[in-house]
Amino acid sequence: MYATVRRVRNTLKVWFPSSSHSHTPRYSQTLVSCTLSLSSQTLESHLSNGYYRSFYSSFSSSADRSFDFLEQFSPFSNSPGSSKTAINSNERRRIVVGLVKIVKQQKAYLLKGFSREFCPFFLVKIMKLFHNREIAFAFFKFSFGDDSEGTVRLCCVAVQLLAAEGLRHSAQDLLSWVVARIGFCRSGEVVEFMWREHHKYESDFSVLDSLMRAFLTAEMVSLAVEMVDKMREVGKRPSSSAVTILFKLLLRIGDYGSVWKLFRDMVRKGPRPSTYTFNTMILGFVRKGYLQIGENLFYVMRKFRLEPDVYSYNILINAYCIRGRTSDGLAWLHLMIGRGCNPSTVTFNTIINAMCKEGNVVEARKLFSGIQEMGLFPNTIMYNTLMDGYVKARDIGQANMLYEEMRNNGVAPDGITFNILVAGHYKYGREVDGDRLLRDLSMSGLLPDCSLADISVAGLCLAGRLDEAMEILEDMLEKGIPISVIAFNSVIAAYSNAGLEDRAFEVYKVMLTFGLSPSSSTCSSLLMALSVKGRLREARELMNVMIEKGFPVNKVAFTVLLDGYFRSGDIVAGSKSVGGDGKKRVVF
DNA sequence: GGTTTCAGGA
Repeated sequence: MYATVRRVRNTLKVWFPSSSHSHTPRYSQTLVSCTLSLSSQTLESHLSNGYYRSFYSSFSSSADRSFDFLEQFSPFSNSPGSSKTAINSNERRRIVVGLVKIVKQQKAYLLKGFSREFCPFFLVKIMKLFHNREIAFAFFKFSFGDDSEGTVRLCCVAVQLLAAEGLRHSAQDLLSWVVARIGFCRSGEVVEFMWREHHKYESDFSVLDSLMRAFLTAEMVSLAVEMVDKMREVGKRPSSSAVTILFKLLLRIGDYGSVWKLFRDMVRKGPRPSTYTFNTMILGFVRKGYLQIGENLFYVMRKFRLEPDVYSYNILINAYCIRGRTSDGLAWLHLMIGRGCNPSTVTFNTIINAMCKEGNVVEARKLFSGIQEMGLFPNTIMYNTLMDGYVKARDIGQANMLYEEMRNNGVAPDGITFNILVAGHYKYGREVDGDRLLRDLSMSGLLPDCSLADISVAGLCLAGRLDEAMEILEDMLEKGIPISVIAFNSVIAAYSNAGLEDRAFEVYKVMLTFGLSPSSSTCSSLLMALSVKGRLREARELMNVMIEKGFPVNKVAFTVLLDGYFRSGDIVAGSKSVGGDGKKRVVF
């Protein structure tokens, strides 16, 4: 029922369900005999097609058996942990490419040493050899085993070694990750260990700053505040940027007492609040609905001899616009121009978007036409915004003209442009125009391949032409062109809605095979279809898989499954699945 | 100086 992958002699073959009855596989890929002399280009192309398994199997069966270590990086032998810590297929690919380079540099002994035990010294050496912070970090995440006290300590040592080598960012990555992984309760261990050992490697400020940033990324706000206190204790000043992040978090959780205390301490003991600090605070208060406080802070800035910048104005203008006070937003726009602060495309688009939402397309168009006087040119987003405004106002003619204008001005349309227009044509216009547009765009070569896949697939689904959509999807897969989760979502949702849950399930499987994480909307639509057909066991299994892999599962998905249980009369199973996993809960 | 905004489609 699902896509099957089989290895036949030296070829990897893939059968898709629609063709399983035939003897001809849909895809086949000849396995390269992968030796170390393999050119990295061949390797890259092979890996980018997603045929990791063939790479690994040939790699380990090649003459040199000592590279079994790489096996461990196969996506098939390793189930991803929680979504926060898992690495994606692209990172995996880059790790492997990096490792092969290391082997070529005759540094394989490092890998061998490291594969036997988790050794901070080897880890740091290998991380350095990647010459890339991102990939080095991905490598660390992947090689990290258990979170026993011993391992955590070894990680702390690695953090200190990295810091001593001047790789502050990598050190920070590791520390933040370890703290997030072991959680709030055990973080004390790390603080204590790092503080006790730090003199050999780094300064008081540096170690406390790293810890503070680690707690900030892990959103352990109280511990971050403790680090600030500790810094004051030993006579150091927290860094301005770290304090800004702390403000952001404190405001988000609504701990205004701590916000003002922190602010007072800054004024008294430094560091002096900057424009960044103020903008963050204004945004924080405004998001919580305290518009007046935000505005007051805006005025206070000048007492600190700081001039509000385009960010400050944009934050306030947006605050007014999303509350339906577009005219106030406009007034602020005039104020900023009067004070010599140049509005940006963001400023204008915020207001144009607000006007479109109100249905005031005429005013939006006026503003849109006027921005050129300010030396600004509309970008893709701005065209899309206005175009969507026209479509929502059911004025397909204007939307089309805007599209022409966009192309004449050399602004590249993207997948969203296409979605807006096709959706518009099918809802309010003529179907033939939608078809024409689809052809037009797919022929033009105007768009990069990846977004082309997106729009074609999504567009065809919208038009209800599922088989054609699936054809394009398969074509893209075959050519190794990356496809976004959105395109998969469209197909899965379309099949599910059409009651073809088997086909939806197939596509879901294919999606997993290619290393994409389904989003909550993917699983909701699929779960919905399965539940409606009464296939509750499969639905429940699907959900378990999602939870286990750390993919987001939303409330809708739970509700749908519960509904299925209750309709089938299985109240017991239904009540068990409410909060049964201890994490998710559905509230009616 | 690693910190701040914001807008568009399923």
